[in-house]
Amino acid sequence: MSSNNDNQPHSLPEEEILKQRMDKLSRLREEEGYDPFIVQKWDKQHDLRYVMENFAHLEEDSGDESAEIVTAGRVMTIRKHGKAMFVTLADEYEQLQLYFQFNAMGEENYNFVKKWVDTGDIIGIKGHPFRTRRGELTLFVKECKLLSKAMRPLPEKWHGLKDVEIRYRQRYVDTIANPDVRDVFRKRTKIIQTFRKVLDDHGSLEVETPILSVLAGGANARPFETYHNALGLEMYMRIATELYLKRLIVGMFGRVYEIGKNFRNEGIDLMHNPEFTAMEVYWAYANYEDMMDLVEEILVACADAVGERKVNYQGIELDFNPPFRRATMVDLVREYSDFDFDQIETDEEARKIAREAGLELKGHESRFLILTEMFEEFVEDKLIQPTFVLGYPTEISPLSKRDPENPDFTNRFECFINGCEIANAFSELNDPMDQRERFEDQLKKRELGDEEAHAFDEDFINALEYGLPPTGGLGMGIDRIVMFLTNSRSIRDVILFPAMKPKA
RNA sequence: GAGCCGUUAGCUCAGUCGGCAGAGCACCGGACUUUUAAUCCGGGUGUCGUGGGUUCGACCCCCACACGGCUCACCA
Repeated sequence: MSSNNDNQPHSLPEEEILKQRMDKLSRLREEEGYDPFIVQKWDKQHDLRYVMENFAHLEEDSGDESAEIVTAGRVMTIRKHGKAMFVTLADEYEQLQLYFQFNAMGEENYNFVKKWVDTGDIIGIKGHPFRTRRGELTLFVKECKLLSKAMRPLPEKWHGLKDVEIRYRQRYVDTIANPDVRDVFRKRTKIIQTFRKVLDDHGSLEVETPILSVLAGGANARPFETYHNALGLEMYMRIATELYLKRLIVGMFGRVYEIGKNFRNEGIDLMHNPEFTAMEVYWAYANYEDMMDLVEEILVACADAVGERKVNYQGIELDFNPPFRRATMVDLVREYSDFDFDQIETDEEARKIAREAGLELKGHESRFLILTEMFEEFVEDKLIQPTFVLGYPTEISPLSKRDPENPDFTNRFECFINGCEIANAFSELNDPMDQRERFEDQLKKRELGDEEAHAFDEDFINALEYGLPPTGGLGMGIDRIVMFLTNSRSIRDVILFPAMKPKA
């Protein structure tokens, strides 16, 4: 109480609960000579899914005493009835009711469970399945061993755990309380496995390239900075795997891919986490059109792997059935804004139109940059169904091969779903002289204050000078694809431990 | 980085005009041999996010800060 003025530190209620459970543990050790934290192993022979699936046929008020089930899990709820008890046991995939009976399991074991087992505890069980009068498949327990003890209480059994702050910070509590969350992450794994399977089946070699390097290239983004003590070196966390993977194509690997984390020092919102998982793949002798086919193949395979090709995403139906729509940026801008960039010849003209359209300009924008901004302003968020956007200006595509028909544009596409970019691909620029000019152009942008302009990578040009075959390359954001295929509103719902500020 | 909203028991949430801080579940003690949000009897476990201010008196009003959420900005 606040009137308590002694110098003893006030014991918080949470500490009370811990102390209470600690006292109980001490009494367990003293009175029973049993320490649940010393148990090494339990020969779990059946999971609860096995029991659910194999004894579904049992009729009410009957059991299969010949079936010896040895299982284990976490105690979720306990209903005590004196000389009988019902417990809801949960394991990774299922929940199953347990029935403890004084007569059946013997006084000693029964009283031990009744006295010492709490919700949250981990127990090992031997018994046989039966179905209760009320129709619930249940395990009739012959033997129960306390395998580990919970010192903290479980979240409330009816409302579960909703507080997103606790859910993200203490994901282990979230996945105890909300089994559906476990399922989202199983699907995430399934999707990544599907990526690997499709890419492997196409003869691509999975490789690993550096996360730490002295130069973070391959994308427009601000990197995280770090420091190597022994080398006395400023280093960066990678923002893309692109330049290393293309070096490998130069080095005569025909098809390579990497799935891993990229790190970008930017804001956090529903679609962005500072570290995110990307897949990049490069195929020698292929072009960006092959990459479009590959995107379709991967997405369809992922959709099939975790459900249907038509998925409900936050009330919108997304249809992953190929072929996806293909349209150029110029066409889409014309479609959604009535501005026709095929008819615009000069930068001045483009700026005039942009101002009429309500865009804020600095005054030096090229017509290509304005096209891009008009696309972002008027088109992007309207591309709900999977759509390939082609015809990206060369100016904003410093690593893409030019379109031979129109060198101001590149053989590049991005794929959008629900207004959100999930893939970026192009025929890779392999002309080292052109690449040098593109990097120099980026350097100018950087000098003009664009902190996200590409870094100049001399060694990458050196690699190109050895000869890069015509190559198709593709990058895909895996977190976002997982979001769409698991109906998750926030990227944090598909990342086990999303970035959070320290609480205290 | 900006704006808006939120923060009350382990969990889910009420709360008042500024006048002793509430419920359900969980938890603790007891009863109960087919319950399932078990039931019955008894127990409230709290620095009302943190720090200031106003006031006789603050969970409530004011200011600052922290963390979270949403909307922007930046981006994939």
